Amino acid sequence: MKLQFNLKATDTETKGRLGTIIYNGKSYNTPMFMPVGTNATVKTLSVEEVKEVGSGIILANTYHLWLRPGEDIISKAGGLHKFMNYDGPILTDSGGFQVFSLAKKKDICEEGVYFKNHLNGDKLFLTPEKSIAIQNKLDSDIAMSFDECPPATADYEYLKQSIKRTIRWAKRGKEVHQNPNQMLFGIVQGGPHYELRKYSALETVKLDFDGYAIGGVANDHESKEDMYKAFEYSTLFLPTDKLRYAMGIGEPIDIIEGVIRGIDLFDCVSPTRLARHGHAHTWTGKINIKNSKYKEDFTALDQNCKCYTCQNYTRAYIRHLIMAEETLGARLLSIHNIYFLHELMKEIQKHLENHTLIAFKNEFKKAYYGVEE
RNA sequence: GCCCGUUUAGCUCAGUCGGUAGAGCGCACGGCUGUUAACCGUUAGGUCGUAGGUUCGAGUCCUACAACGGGCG
Repeated sequence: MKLQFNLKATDTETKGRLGTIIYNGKSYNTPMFMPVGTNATVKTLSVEEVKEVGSGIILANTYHLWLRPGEDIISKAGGLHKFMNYDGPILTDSGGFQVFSLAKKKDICEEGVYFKNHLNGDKLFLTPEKSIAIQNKLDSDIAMSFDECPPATADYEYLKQSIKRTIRWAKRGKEVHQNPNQMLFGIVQGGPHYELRKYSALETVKLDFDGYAIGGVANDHESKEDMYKAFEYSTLFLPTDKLRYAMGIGEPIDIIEGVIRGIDLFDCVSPTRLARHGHAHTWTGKINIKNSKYKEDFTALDQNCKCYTCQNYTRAYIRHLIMAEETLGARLLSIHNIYFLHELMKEIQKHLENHTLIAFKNEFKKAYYGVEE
């Protein structure tokens, strides 16, 4: 195993955890935010920029890379790290989320899932074994089990059957997993229901994975309350010495609430997608740089930000770039937004150490969302 | 000078048999949580070139004029 996790401390005020990930002689702190690079690229950024903004683990996607360019080509290149020139840790998602998100017409059976190739409409069949085999070839550092990601609208009975199948799929995936350098994580599902999360967590833990993810938490328009319940009811039954990862979480408040409930890893497309759509995180809230009020605003995105973008460019210039659909605008905002989330994680780590995370959460909510607790 | 064409939202244009107007883009604003997403959504915006005429009713038919484009002298 190339990647090692060490739990350093547990907060006395919350269930928050401080840890380190050791990889290739480098040390990264947790809780950590992981930017998403679906097609083996964190959209618009070079890997030099990814490292520059302070990223550790980055994500890539099994489904997308399976379709294009194909796992064999990446394997021939010497694996995903060499292919994309990234020597930091890489996590690959299993394709389970794509079955949920991009297949309008899907057919889930015990063996796997039939669905349509989003590029050309071809019929595809993905199974837990296939997903793991692809991830083995990609040679990522953390592979994810192939799960079913049920919609937030799924009822209790459906979820109950679904989590049982996901557990059977997890077992099948683990049985064929062969890459000794690669961790394999199981995924806990069960919606907002205590009994289902408990069952899913305990049964998944029995299979003894290298880490555990909490899935089904950023789908559709579930309530925040349900999301936080899902965090809580899952981590309650997970071993303390393994990484816990909340899949798809990237809204700042959700990250903080996740850390409070004992989660170590978060990933999200939001910093890069928001960037391409013209939005920037700031410590006083999210701004839409396309708003006409920034036309002549020659200040930085955030006065206190030390990122490359804020050190060198103004809101007015970035607005111009976004309005003119120049790619540099998306890149500068992506750099800033990812940097911002990494800074947020540093703040969270600092406050975990001082046992002041709840106070920080309240301050942050007031400053960022304008909400008084 | 003569002939033809065009004139409708900021721009480019639709507009049926005559029943008081639409689109795309742009502008403005909003949304985005394991990327089918440099995407999606929502407002605002019009004395239909001008003046007459026919008609119950004209963006639409008729006349004159104007501007613009083209052709022939």
